Amino acid sequence: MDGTGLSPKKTAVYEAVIELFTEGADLNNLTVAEITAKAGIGKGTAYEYFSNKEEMIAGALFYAMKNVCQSLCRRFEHEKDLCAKVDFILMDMEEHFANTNCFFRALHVLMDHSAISAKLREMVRKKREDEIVFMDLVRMLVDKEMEDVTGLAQEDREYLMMMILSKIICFALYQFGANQELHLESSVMRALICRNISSEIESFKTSMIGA
Amino acid sequence: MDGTGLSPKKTAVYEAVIELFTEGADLNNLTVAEITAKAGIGKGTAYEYFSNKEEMIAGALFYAMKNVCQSLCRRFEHEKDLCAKVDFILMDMEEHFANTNCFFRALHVLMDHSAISAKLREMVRKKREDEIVFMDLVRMLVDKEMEDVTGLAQEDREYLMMMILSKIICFALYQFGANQELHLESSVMRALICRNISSEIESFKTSMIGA
Amino acid sequence: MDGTGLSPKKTAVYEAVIELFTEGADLNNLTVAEITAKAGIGKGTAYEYFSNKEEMIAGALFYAMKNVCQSLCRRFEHEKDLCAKVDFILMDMEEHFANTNCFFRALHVLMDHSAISAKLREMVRKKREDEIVFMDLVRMLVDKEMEDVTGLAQEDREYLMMMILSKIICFALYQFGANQELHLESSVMRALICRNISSEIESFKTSMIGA
Amino acid sequence: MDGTGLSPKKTAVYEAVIELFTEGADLNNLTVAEITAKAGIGKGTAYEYFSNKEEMIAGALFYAMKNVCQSLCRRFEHEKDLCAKVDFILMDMEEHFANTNCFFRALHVLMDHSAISAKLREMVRKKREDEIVFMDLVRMLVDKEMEDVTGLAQEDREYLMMMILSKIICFALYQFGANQELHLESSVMRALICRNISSEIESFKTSMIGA
DNA sequence: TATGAATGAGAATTCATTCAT
DNA sequence: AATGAATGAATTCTCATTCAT
Repeated sequence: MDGTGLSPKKTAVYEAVIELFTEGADLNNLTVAEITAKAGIGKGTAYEYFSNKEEMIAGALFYAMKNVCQSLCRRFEHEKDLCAKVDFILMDMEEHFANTNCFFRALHVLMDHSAISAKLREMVRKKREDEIVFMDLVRMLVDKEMEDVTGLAQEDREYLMMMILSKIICFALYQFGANQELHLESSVMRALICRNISSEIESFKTSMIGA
Repeated sequence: MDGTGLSPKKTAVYEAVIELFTEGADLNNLTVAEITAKAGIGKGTAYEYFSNKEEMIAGALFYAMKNVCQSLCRRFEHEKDLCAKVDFILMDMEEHFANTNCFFRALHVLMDHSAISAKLREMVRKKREDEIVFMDLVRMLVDKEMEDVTGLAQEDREYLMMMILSKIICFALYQFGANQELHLESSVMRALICRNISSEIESFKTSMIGA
Repeated sequence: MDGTGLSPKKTAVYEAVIELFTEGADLNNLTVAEITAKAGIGKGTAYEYFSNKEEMIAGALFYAMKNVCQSLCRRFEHEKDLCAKVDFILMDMEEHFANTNCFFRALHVLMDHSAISAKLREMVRKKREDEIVFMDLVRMLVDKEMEDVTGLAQEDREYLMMMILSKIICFALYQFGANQELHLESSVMRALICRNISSEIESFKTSMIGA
Repeated sequence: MDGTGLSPKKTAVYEAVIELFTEGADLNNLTVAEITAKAGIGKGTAYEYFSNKEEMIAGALFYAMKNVCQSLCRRFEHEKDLCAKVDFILMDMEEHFANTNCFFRALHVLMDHSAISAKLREMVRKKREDEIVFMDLVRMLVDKEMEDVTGLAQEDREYLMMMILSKIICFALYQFGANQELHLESSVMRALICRNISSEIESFKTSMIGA
């Protein structure tokens, strides 16, 4: 999955960026010098593969998000239902801070007004069909869960996606400790979220049958 | 509420920053020159009131967030229940893009690793009791809704706060068009979110009685 | 001697500058804000009495040098000979670090290429007859010592002045610890310098008689 | 002696600084822009070789002082005695105003309270054994002259160093015309100084035999 | 292809001086 | 007369990008 045709230099740059921001660097203040030093290549070399700094960083975010999502996608396939799958995602986020980080940074950057942001949005827009980003993951979750429900409106599908997305953001927010005022334990939080999704889905299905 | 003893120059800087990012500027690439030009004061003057650029920007975010929250807080008081209040908040966000912007930017910055972020977090930590920031607003919503529920654990309270927060973020995400893949109409989205919150609160209350 | 017609504001500025550089401030990096704050007056006020910063600092140096020299001049009058007088000066420098400081700083600045330097040199050039600066002190020492030597050429007089001056600079250098490589004790140093001056004067007188 | 492993850019900066202050610039008001313009390199380039302005200027002073001292040291070796050597130094100072300038500026800066001063002092403290600065030159003069005098106390050695240093300062003072009141001719001055040092040494040696 | 030395545009910050009160 | 808020020119330093090797 690394050998997707990426030149080793490009991968080195991507991994350097990811390492740097996993170490806590601020994406908006990353320098090309830092990146290439970490990547172990010359500054000029980076410019052979990227046309500017934004491309390096946005590319790295895209690369990371893709990798995390693809890996998750493969690994949660055997989980029995949506609830278990979400729990799997949350546990993964809990175990691999770097993953939360990547996922979250990407989301974060997606709504910046920075040059990096514009680039990343463009990359998501132009991505190949088989490149899975976060929203694809969530869509797959919903589609799988609802595969035998007939007559699911596009509207409903999107509502469910949003619902799940909001839960995951909720957990990420919690993990980031951005709100240090909260005292919930991680496992409790996870349980609450999963229980909640279940009941939501249940009530949704019931309401559909009723309709 | 603007006359909180703020010097006019300070306010001018704050408002310049807010205007700039409402216009779509990237907070991390704002220059002091831009800010003071917009504020109509000399570059040096800004440094009479702030000790560095970060203080100007973080201060502006804090000021805006405080203002938006205080105003919201006062205005949704008469709304009958939590659901109506959230709807009120979402409508406000819909009508005043600047509000979404401010609120969202602040949240966004809160989880950066930038210098501005650190400063803003510090400001939130050190704020006066009567300065309402976003989490206070959400806490008030929950406390009001749950005031006649006895035996609400701190844990549960926090969970509910997180739940509501995540929905609002969802709406903001949607507004920002970060998920251009979604086609829901704004009013539908709002309705869905409110319905969802209601049902969660309901099921929460039920589960408490059962317990 | 302070009531030489100096306005109290002017004196306040002078004394503030002297205090500041006695505390170790770098003359070339003194700011008007610092000076007026120390002087206890408004920044604008300083500009009522001085036309620019250089005038304040050069003025302060001139004022200090004049005061130290006048005081020394009065006090060493009763010392029996040149040697005793020089010893008196050196002891004064040893006891009052501020004096060494002032005297030295002034000399130091005299050979700068800074704006302050130009101003101070101008002040020395234009000074009133009764204002004693360092070279006057030294000249008086030489003239007194040589008063009963007939036929002392201007040339010789100047040589002697230079000779004495260089010894005093040597002592100041030593005091400043600029030559931390030297381990002589202060009193020893003083004695050596005086002995040295005596012998020079002696040999000078002898050579004159011989001539 | 320029090929001491110094990169050409570094040397260019050093030489630019020296040229600038030989032309009369004030060391404390030299700007990086001026220096790099004179050196014929880009502003940014200077920062590839120095970490700040102080390092450039202090480095230049140290470089100049070292070069002047090393060259003098080599050239006066064949002079027969201390007196001739000092005369050689003085003549060199007379002929090459730049040399006097460098030497004097360095001494001058050594007793500043500026950042440059601190840096230069540090450089002198940390210098390699084979880097000769001014005090080393003077020490060598004394040691050579006194090599066959047994029982020379450290105290005496230092006294002699001070004595010689004071004469040289005397000549520099004279040269700088800081005291434009002096009318002595240069050659006369030099003669006086040398004669004086001779007699001083003579009387010193005599006193030692007597002791 | 890979490099990193060189660059200069651009940003933050300081501070002498002015001037309205 | 005294003030200090306001200013912007000037300065240091950074860093994306280029290009000769």
